[in-house]
Amino acid sequence: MLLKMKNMDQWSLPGGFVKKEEAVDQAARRVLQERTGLKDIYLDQFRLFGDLDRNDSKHLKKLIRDNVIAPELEDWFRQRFVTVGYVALVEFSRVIPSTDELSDKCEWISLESLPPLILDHKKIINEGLTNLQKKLRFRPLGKNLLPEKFTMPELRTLYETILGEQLDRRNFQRKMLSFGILNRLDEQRTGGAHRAPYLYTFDQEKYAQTMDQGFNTLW
Amino acid sequence: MLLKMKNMDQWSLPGGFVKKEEAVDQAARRVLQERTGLKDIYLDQFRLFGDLDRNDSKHLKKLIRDNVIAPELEDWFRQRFVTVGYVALVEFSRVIPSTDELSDKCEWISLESLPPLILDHKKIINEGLTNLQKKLRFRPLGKNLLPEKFTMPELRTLYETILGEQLDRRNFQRKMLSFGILNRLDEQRTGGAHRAPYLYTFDQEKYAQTMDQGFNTLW
DNA sequence: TCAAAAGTGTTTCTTTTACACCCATGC
DNA sequence: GCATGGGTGTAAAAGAAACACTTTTGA
Repeated sequence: MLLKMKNMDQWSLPGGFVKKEEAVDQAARRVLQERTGLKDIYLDQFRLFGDLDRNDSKHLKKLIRDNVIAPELEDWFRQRFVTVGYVALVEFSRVIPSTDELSDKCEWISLESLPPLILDHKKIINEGLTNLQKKLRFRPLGKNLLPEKFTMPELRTLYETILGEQLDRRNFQRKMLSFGILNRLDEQRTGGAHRAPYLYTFDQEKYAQTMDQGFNTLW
Repeated sequence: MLLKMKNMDQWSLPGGFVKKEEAVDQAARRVLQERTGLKDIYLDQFRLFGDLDRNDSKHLKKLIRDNVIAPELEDWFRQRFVTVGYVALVEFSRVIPSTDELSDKCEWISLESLPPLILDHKKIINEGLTNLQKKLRFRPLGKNLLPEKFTMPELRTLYETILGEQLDRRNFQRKMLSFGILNRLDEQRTGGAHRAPYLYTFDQEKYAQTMDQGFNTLW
């Protein structure tokens, strides 16, 4: 999800400020909920970005000139900022992006067609993605991103999207089942073209357990 | 490396503050150098700790009463703090820990016998260790922790220490060699009891390359 | 000369990868 | 009926784990 700043050709990641009396992880969760309306989402901190000059004073001037930001706030916005990067996984079709006072566009954008981004946001995206790909080797994935009942092809497509590569249908299934976090139902997903695939659910207890401990086997 | 705070029975991790005009990663590097005198050390950020109440006001009062901290600084020290955790790997025999104005002891302490620690420092240590163990699967390790020329048993002991488990001597050697980042020299380390092991050096170029890309094979 | 540690290679087991065949569904 | 995708199993390759024997060294 990216925002296009008013009067700028560059986009930015959605973010927010940490309040004085708010845990940082909690702030991330709050911002996520403000943006998406969703709770209980996979959300994972991956890095603090703390280089100097993480501030766009040219853009700030424009915003003040255009009355987007009040002039008396200029000094505050001129301060140095650090960013804590979090990855959240959201089923994008459930969330309709909405703009805020600083932005005139807010959209879901594919990683393959990223527009120009402000500051180091491109780097933040890259590190977040890499981090997620690596963590995929240690923890399960899919809750909140899939319907409660889902098919093996749906789960596989999710992994393929994040890993950015095709996975063998049969080997993927064998591996996923070996983790023991899936329950196969007696139902099938009918209505699609072609043969109806079985439906699965996550075994909630084992899923949570694995989430804590990480897969014993790697990807 | 732990510090024992004056007038307290609890120990703490060495740390410092980030200056206003200093990149966060750079601050970590500075603090490390101040503590150890060493440069070019493996240093890796693993997490920001940003919960509330990461401050010990009881201890602060004591410090002011004992004139360790000037009373006019009390308000400043009462602020909320966040901590960015970094792991550095240091050959401890090369560094003699020294105290500072807030501490009366500074020692290298084994992970197996950790004393009581302030605040969430125990959690920070645990997360740092886990993080390091996981990263070991993606990157090489040993530079700066071993002499320029080192033996396979020395390298293995290093891995065993960090992973907290015994590794098979022969399988370890085969795996390490397969990464192609080691050069075996014609010399051997003589003088020890028992058969003299061969000396190795890291292939600097391949080491750096692997550091960026991660091992293609996992641990 | 003996215990301890290092050098080297092989066998076994497990995991991963590649691949083949049959079944169901919509057009 | 046929193209497409799903269900299942098996053979081959690669990798990890277990293990045996020989060599070297200081005590």
